[in-house]
Amino acid sequence: MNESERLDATFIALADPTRRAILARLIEGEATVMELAEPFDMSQPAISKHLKMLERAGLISRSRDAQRRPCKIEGAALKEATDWLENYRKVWEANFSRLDDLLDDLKAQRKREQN
Amino acid sequence: MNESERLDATFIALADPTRRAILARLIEGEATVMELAEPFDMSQPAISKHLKMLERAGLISRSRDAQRRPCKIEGAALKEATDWLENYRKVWEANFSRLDDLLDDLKAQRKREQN
DNA sequence: ATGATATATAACCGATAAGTTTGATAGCTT
DNA sequence: AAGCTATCAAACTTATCGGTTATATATCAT
Repeated sequence: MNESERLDATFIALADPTRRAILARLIEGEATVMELAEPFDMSQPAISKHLKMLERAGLISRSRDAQRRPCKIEGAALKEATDWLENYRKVWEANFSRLDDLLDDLKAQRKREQN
Repeated sequence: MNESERLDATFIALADPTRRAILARLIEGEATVMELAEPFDMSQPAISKHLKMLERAGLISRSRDAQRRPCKIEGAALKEATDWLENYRKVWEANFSRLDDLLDDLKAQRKREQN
């Protein structure tokens, strides 16, 4: 997977409230599929599918404990998506403040012209 | 739209390379649909659909200039998504460093026991 | 070996996504 | 008014999503 595909997978994974809730739960520590499924009014296979999408995006990883497959959150994919967004937000804000500066300049100029 | 639905729409909008490229272009300033469509090997209606999804997510807005509908990027939705991610990353990092601290403690303790 | 527990896989369904082509609409130009 | 330009909307196709039920697999417990 290249960067673009990873971003695709990550944003798709984040674009569902169930998956975001699962991530929120995993922030507090590892959990098994059963534990993750418990709060939701949804079948176990549905949760397993959600976990698969989170795993594909690299947002979680799974280990093994007897029959259980405990999930834990992984920081790297989260960081990649955050960085991408942060970068855009920064450039956007920079452009905005440039616009603000421009407006300030215009105001100052008009003031000067009045005197 | 509540916060969850807005996040859904925003992440879905970000989960496509064409739409991310459109945003990248719009960071540099307003552009018409034709201008935005130009770099892509894709029909104009396809671009219009992408723009609709970006607009639904509040990531862009459109004004009017004769027949043209110039698009510009909007910061708010970008900020909401960034904040959501940033928050998660921070908690995750905090937990991680807690784990690091714990490991350090254990190491120190073992060392004490050796002496 | 038998049964219970935890999870994954397969097959299916309805809704939505992402593209197409075709045609409509709105505003400019002459 | 006639035609050009920019954009949208509708109808269609194929693929993917998000859920289901039923079934298979792996590990534990007895």
